[in-house]
Amino acid sequence: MEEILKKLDSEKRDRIINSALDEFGHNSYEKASTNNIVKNAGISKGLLFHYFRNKQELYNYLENFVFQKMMDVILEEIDWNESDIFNRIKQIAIIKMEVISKYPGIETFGKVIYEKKSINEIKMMIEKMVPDIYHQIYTKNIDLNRFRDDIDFNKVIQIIQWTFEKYVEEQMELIKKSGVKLDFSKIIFGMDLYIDVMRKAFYKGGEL
Amino acid sequence: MEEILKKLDSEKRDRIINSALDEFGHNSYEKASTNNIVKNAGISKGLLFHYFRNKQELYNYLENFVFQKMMDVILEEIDWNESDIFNRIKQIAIIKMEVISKYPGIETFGKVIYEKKSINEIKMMIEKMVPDIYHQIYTKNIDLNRFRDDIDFNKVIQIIQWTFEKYVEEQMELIKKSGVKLDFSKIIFGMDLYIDVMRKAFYKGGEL
DNA sequence: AACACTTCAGACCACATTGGTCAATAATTT
DNA sequence: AAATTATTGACCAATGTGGTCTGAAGTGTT
Repeated sequence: MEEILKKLDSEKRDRIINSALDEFGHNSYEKASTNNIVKNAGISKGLLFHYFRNKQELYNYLENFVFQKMMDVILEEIDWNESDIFNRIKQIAIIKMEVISKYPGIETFGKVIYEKKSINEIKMMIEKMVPDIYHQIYTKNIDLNRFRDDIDFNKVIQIIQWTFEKYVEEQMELIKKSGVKLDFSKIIFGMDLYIDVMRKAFYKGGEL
Repeated sequence: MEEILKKLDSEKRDRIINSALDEFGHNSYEKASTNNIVKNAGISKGLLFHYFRNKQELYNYLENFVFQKMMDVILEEIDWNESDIFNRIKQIAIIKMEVISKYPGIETFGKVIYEKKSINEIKMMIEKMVPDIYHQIYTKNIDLNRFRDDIDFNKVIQIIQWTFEKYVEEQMELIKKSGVKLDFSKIIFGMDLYIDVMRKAFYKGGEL
């Protein structure tokens, strides 16, 4: 499977992946239709089953794809020298948005996986690919002293993380609905406004 | 439709609603199966189509149900005398959790609706039921002076809102997966820890 | 232009599932 | 015991299912 897939024209492969992500993201495995997948991908039935032995194999491939892709891109683009945690998390948020804009179905499908698998299963899958990634993201070269020390550090991190996630979710939803082309600089500008607020609130000396 | 539905035994009606919410929440309209719905609701095919003329009518009913139910319960249980915004939002979060625990499919189905409808459509549906509700939730009898005035109020509200939403999402997910019975007091305790952090960060004088 | 080889199409299949109906039964009320 | 209401599930034509297979179209080499 693997070898033959590599040879597939990448533009066409992405069309298949996107179509399949979308179908599996919006239907349970049994109800997801390979007919729909080929129709939306603009390919023939025969081609799909030429590259994937059967429906299950396609699904397995996608499941692996969403993690692998995210991890690859993050590791490739992240700047480990960044010492400010807001910029670190911001970087990751932007990287994720880039991936989502290339593979729009990846979010919905990701949630479907997340619903089915246990939290540990997912953590293990990711940790297997990149050991210790979670810890590193929040700590490697990060200057933790900037945080006020009268409030629970872990909770703060969580709030920051959630804020970024929700903000990105909202922006992507907006784009998907309005059909307006994604404008990164605009989104990043909005992100910075939230960062300002959080810096003032969570960093030492932010209180004037 | 309406009249005949009222007479339906409420326990059985909830079984149908929950089963249907689940099926429509996990499959596109076309793929959602009435056969599955009756099977999981533990009723016969005939009965479903006795109470709902057809699939579309059942779907429309659900769509209305999710908004109506949430609004009814919130308006019924909310304490408008509360002046602290954290407690206000906390109240709503708890109320939502109660509804979700009674109708577990309501969240997933809600997201499906949210994906399909425009933001304005949704706001209008809710505002039609309870005019000005959004504004009231965040302002009615709320003492806004407690907030630091060096940071953008609207952004802070948004962060608080998002934090509660994510926290609840996470907790409900945890319960759904682990199968452990929902323990409100425990969850509320956890919520209070986040409130502590946010109070210190966003209120005046919180910085010591 | 002839060959070999890979990429792709889509008609085809046996079978499962679809939304919805309806006559018969069970439960409840009068 | 009669009348009314609530509920069942076998049944239907129609559509959709995952997957196969034959052969056409494309590509590169000689």
